[in-house]
Amino acid sequence: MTGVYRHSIDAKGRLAIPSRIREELGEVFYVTISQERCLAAYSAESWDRMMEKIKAMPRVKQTKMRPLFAHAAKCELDSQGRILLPQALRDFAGLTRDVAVVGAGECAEFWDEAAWDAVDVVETTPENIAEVLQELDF
Amino acid sequence: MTGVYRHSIDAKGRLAIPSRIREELGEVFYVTISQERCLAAYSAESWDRMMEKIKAMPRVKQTKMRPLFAHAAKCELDSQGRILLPQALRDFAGLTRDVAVVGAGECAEFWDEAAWDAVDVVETTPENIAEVLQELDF
DNA sequence: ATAGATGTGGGGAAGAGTGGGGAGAAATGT
DNA sequence: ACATTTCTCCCCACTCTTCCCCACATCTAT
Repeated sequence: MTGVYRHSIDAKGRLAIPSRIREELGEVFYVTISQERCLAAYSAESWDRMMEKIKAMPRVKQTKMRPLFAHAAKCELDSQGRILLPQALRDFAGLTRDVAVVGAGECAEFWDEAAWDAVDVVETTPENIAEVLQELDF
Repeated sequence: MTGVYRHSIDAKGRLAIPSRIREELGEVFYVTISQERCLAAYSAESWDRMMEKIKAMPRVKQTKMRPLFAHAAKCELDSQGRILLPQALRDFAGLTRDVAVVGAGECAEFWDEAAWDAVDVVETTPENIAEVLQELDF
């Protein structure tokens, strides 16, 4: 999943998913919290793989995974290609109106637009890109 | 099973099961005590799998599993999608009125709302989430 | 310019959560 | 055994949320 798409949440709490992202996420997908102040959306297949991995863990570790599930939502696209984002998730990521939907490889991230711009400016410097490419060694 | 749903037990001791959770638990499911101060609800299929696992154990271990059964209740949804939670179970988890129904992957957990908030604040910190995601390595 | 796809907004029907009345079953006391 | 109380569960009613549908603006590609 690639690209940055600037969309807005309407008065009913609905967020339109960019069609390019929609193609990869599918009709039903999962949105959960991320380690940063944003949300992460995983396709159903991707989510199921995650589940399998967790089921294979010992009980104690499974319990530790709870926040991931507790703060996740199974989202289904409405007929206009939008999802209804639960209030709790919107609050977590500080999403009010303007949202940046960011392709992040395996998942898509939902950022508050201003927060995304701040992150983007910092991490998209020539030096950083150079470092990334070097690390990749491709 | 995902998400947190805040519901309340009415004067008759009935608890409405969130529809998203209902879809996964089915019409009839099992509620038992958990290792924490909360209850855990398993779908019939999930419960049966647990049973199979226990049957395969040596007799002595089976006996150790007794508390799990002794404090379990087979719950059926009424026509409004609610269950009647036995008093003993409510007491165990300290459920009075406000309940948080928490999706925890394989099962759903029933917490006293205040107790859940306390747990949630502690385990949903950036450091903790980062640790979880790292452990998951996804 | 025109057609098709995409993003945004709002009306209205359907569903979900809550509360209460009341019939029937189960437990209790006489 | 009978009457009384308690418990369980069905139905109905109300509110609020969710979701389906239609309309319109914008953009892209032909």
